[in-house]
Amino acid sequence: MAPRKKTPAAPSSGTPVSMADLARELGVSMTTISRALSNHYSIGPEMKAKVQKLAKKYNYQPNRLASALRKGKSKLLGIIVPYIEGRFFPSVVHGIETAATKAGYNVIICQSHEDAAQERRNIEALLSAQVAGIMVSLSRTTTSYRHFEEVQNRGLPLVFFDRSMEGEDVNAVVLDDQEGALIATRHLVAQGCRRIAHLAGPQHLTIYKNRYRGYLEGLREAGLPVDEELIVFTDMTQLEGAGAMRNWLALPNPPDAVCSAGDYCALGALQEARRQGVPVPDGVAITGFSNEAFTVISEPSITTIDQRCEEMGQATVRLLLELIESHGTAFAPRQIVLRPELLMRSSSVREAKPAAPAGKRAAKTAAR
Amino acid sequence: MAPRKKTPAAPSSGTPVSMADLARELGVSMTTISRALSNHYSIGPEMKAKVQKLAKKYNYQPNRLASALRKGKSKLLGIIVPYIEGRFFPSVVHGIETAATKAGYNVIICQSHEDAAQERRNIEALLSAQVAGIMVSLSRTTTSYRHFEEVQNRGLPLVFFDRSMEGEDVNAVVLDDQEGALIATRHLVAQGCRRIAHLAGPQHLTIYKNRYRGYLEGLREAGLPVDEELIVFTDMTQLEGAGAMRNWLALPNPPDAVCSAGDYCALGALQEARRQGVPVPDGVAITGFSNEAFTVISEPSITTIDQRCEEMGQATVRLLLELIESHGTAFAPRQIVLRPELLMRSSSVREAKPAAPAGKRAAKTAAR
DNA sequence: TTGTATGCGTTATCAT
DNA sequence: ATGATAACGCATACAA
Repeated sequence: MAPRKKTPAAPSSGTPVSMADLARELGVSMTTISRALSNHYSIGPEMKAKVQKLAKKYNYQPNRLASALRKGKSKLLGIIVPYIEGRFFPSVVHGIETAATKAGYNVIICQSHEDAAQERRNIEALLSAQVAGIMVSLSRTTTSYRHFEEVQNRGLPLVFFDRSMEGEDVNAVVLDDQEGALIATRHLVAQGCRRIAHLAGPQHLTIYKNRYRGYLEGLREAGLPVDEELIVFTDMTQLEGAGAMRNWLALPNPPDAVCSAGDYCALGALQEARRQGVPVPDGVAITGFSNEAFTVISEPSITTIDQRCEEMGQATVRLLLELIESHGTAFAPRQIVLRPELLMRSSSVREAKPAAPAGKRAAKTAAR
Repeated sequence: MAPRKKTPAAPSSGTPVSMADLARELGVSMTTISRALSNHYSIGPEMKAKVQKLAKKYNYQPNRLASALRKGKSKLLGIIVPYIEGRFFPSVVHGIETAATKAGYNVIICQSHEDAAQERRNIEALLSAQVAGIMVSLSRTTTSYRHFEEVQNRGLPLVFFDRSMEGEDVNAVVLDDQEGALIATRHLVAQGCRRIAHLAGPQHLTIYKNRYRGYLEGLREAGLPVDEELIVFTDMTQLEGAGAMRNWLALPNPPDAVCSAGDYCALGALQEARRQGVPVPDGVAITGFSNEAFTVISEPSITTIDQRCEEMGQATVRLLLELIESHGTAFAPRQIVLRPELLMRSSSVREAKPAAPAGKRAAKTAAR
């Protein structure tokens, strides 16, 4: 008659297949199934084959929730970024996602929207989701770090990237921003520029502070004087870049180069220079910072500093996985510093360069 | 002597606090804790207060894995996108993430890297993670849809966005691409253009097919002839845009406008026109599609079609949550179509327009 | 209003 | 080489 109960769950049954189903079907215990699927040595090859075949037939998907609950460890990683727009964070996240997937992890992304309170809620959500580790790029408004201590106390691996807590007792992957501004400044010096201005960012953010330092170091290295007039602090907007350039061009002795701590600001400066009929780079050379997409599109294209977004993401995952896998055997926190890369483009490369100022570079050691 | 066992777990104990811990501490049952925390009506207000206070004190975070396992439903949503770079997908994901967070869900992001096999693995990973629903934008190379049927069979809510399966039996949120190209073409007509070229994309992709249709509809509407010479099929790269423009400008009767199905391609065309000394928009007017970031930065800025990225993300989540919450009571699949928006910028807006071709628009009904 | 007991799907321990 | 059983943390049917 009508078959009842014996009918195996059809692949289209609606309810996911569990190990118990497979065990019943094969007339073995769940233990055997579990071991066969995780390739345990104690299971015979023919049994393994049978189990795997059946699993494929029913399209068995392990319930990772149950697995994680039992093992106390999930295959999820948490990411908190200030926002996910523009070029930088999507690229880093891309790098993270790629590396994480390769290692068998999935990734939960949260945005803090530059809000410390939201960041705190993100942490709680990730703790609740039982992630195996957390990667954070700090929100601008974060001043208390208690929510991160809670993470540490739980023994949950935590790695900062790009925007990190100060100090040596955290794991972090950051760009050497100072080096970035330094090589940009050096490049401008090599182009023969002698009055190099700086568009600086908000100094309470480490990255901008470091870029400012790199600029100063570059001047010192070349034996150039620091002129307060040529340093403007901005919020790194295109508009402010244009405004600063306008003022500079009105000076009796305007700059012959601008080293900007950000691309948008550099773009504004560039556009203003052209509006005023000052040629770029021959009248004023310009460098940006971040390698935003538009820097190859603007005319002229803008020399800038690449922040190694993909590498940053990958390095962050590598460090996090090390922490996860070395469970318990805590090792000393590490800071990984990535070398920025100078992308020379039209906005700063001059055809005719003056003779290299011999001896200037040699003065570096003495100057420090 | 030394206190043993009675010592409450310090907030920095290392192991997360569970309901059992709270129950022990208060001398009540886990049931009471569970109910108090989920605000069950049967628990007295003073008890609730006590429990909540203790939970706060110990920084209790519910284990969502356990909860989801027990309830059979998690608070996770899965997203699969082809990639997470450029402007479009990050923006949509941003919209999704915002809406999902507001509704108390977290989001797992997977990239298919335009690879159907990877997309299939993504689906499996999300099934394994017991997500409550899945949002997909199809990879270019996806031709079989069996992995999605598996999702449907499990009764798991599934919503496509932007790149959807054909047909009416799927839930999807898409942009009206045809309308987008149509309003772009209309705009060019209104600027007095009469020989309007089209940079078309790969026609096996619905979005490009629809944009092509919109362009044709626009011509028909204005009573303009279709000239095969003025239609070029490309992969939408900047380079191809430049190449197409070069060929067009070499024609005895070159176009006076270009309606491109993508911004990069439009940019290439624009740059080539300027290289050849043809003024934009007065020599040739140009429109793009996608509102890429660089369209406001190029000179002149590029008229383009905004794809309502944020709205698309939000609409996708809304639809998905409806499906999730109407658990079981399946309703008919819905397609939500978003209206694109024309962003008029310098590359197409002419100072002096010829007299509007009276009657042309009225001919629309007759022409179809 | 509160408590007891059970199970979600998996894995680890201990036995055979 | 395989099986029985307990436990992970939570939610709920049922009892009191």
